[in-house]
Amino acid sequence: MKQKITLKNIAKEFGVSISTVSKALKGSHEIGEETRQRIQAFADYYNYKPNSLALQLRSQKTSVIGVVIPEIVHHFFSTVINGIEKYANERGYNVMVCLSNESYEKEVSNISMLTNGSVDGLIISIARETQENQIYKHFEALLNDDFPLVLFDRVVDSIKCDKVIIDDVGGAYKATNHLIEIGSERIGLLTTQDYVTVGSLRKEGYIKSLTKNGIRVDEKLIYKIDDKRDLFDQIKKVFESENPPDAILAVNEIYAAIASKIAQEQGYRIPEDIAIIGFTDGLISEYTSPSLSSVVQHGDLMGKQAAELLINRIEHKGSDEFQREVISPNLKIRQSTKR
Amino acid sequence: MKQKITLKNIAKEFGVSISTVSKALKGSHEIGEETRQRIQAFADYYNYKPNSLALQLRSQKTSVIGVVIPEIVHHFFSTVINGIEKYANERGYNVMVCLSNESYEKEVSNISMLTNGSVDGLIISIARETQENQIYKHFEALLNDDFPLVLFDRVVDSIKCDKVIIDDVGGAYKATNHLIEIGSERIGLLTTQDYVTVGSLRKEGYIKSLTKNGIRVDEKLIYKIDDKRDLFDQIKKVFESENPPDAILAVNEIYAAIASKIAQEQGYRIPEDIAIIGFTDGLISEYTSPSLSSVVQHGDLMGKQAAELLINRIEHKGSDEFQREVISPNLKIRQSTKR
DNA sequence: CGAACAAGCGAAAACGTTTTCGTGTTTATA
DNA sequence: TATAAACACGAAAACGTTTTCGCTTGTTCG
Repeated sequence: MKQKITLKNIAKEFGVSISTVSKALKGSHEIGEETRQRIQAFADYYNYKPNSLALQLRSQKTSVIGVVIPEIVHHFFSTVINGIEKYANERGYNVMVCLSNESYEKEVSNISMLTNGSVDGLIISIARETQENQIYKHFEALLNDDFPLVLFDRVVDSIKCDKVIIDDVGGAYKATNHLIEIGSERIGLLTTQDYVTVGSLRKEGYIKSLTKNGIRVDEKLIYKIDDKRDLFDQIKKVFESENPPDAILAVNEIYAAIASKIAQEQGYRIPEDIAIIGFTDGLISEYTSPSLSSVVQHGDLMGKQAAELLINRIEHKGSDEFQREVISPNLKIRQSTKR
Repeated sequence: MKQKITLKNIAKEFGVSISTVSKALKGSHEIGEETRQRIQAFADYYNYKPNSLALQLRSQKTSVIGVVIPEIVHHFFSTVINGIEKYANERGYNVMVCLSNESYEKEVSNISMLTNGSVDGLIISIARETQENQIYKHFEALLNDDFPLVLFDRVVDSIKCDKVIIDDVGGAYKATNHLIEIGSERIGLLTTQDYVTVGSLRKEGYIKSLTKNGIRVDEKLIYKIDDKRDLFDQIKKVFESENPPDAILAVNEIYAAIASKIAQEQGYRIPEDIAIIGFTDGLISEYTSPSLSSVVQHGDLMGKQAAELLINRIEHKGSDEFQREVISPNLKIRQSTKR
């Protein structure tokens, strides 16, 4: 790297002081017109840009927000990042992304890294391992310092900070209602292990809908998938039972897509024999055959709102009390439930 | 935000100088054991972390690498970021992500932002608009300053820097060969407009394979899709011709998935009547029905190698000459071409 | 002619570190 | 006892800015 041009360099070049150069470049009236123009021209020519580290150090502000998410190769999370980045940029912020890879330890070290002065605030979705072990002291530490923090999607009640979540219960409720409306009577649920909060919330919405519609909840129709084992094997069992469901609600689009594949391979017609709807409206749902209905989570919006809450807190613009924004998912009806 | 704890604070607390505190915390032998321990204990208790901005300013090093990509909600790019992040972390670097949204202007402003001292180097995949207009002066400027730069995937020859690309020609060649091997005779190509380099390179591989296998290149079988118009409408035309292809090579997985959908809707059997293979081995290819064969681009590896080249250049560890690493794609054969 | 005032610029502090080079005190050695 | 060495610590520069305050000039006005 070549030597960067600094105020000091320019000052030496013109035989003036650093402060003169600084003021000249900021168009201060303290500096004579002629001097100003000469300095300006020189700076332009050499493409002077103020060193942002120096500015940040002086102003005690980085205009960077840190984002810690479990993984990035995941449609939902990438839409959230997209939303964060777009909005943050509008407000003059940059985004630094770190991945926890669902690991508690990496989450802790990422947070520790980012809070050493490199970012003004943090947007986080909690790692699976952290939720499993329920150790949240790294978050408590942040809050003790009044460090600006926004949690999204995977949140926990005991951490008192701004949050933005989707109404998982409502989403599953709507989806289940929809399945019932199109005439389904035995609705299977493909969900996760219990400790995954979104999984259990969606199960809650599923049960709520069944109950309201006077349908008995059949535990045999609730399949708890273990992400660490083979998904196909586990989901295949749904179709091997003596009395298989005539509709399926899956808590993510992968489960839904796999169910759709297996169903077709086994000769089921979709949606006639079995209707399928999933969470996460990603590319798979849109482009697979048949296209899959899904609960759209508005990741972009979520990211935008998280960024907005965070930046307002950083700049002390919003309310002092912690906000909890809930995004209502809506249904995108496609071929897999059109009957 | 609460007042952060600094060396100055600690120094005042103990009535010693700042340098003493700094040395004590770094375990310097210059400092008496007793003093050292007292300072250390105090720092631990208050969870002292050196302000990274100050460190960066002093060392003239940020240990951050900037990444500018056209979009993030895209399987290939997110795998690349994943690869970058993983490797960069191992070498003690953090990652700052900016999106150009395929816009020339945003690309320029992102680069300008990042090179004001906030990052040690840049990894970039060029925006579509930039490639369309062929304006590369913002890159020339970087190179004039010897700023560490690595281009990946969407690169241009005239920019002299480290690059990592996939062998698009070879990938298309392999894929076409495969289609021929399974008995296809009229192979259609779903490609992009000509200015998209990867599109034209893949077309080149397609033609090369046909020629080598003694098959005449039929321009009517080459469909140039315009991303700004409706994809379904355009791809539908493939099946409306009087003599439709019996196999399709698509330059990305979206085109492939759409082709698969339309084919099925029109009663074609896959792969018996029409075989389909696409580029980009994303979730769609894996989970759609039937699953789609594809050219896997190893985005993770690409990201890793880009990060490696960049960090080596930053740390002056690699060769001084610019490298051009080529990643060989391989085929993932799935249901859509198994016949 | 002296005072007031404006114009044009410089010195220095501050942001939080690290590191080199002192400096003063104690201890060991001749 | 004088001297050298070891020990324990402080002062200050440096990284690149911004900003407050003060200092020269020259001009204007009474």
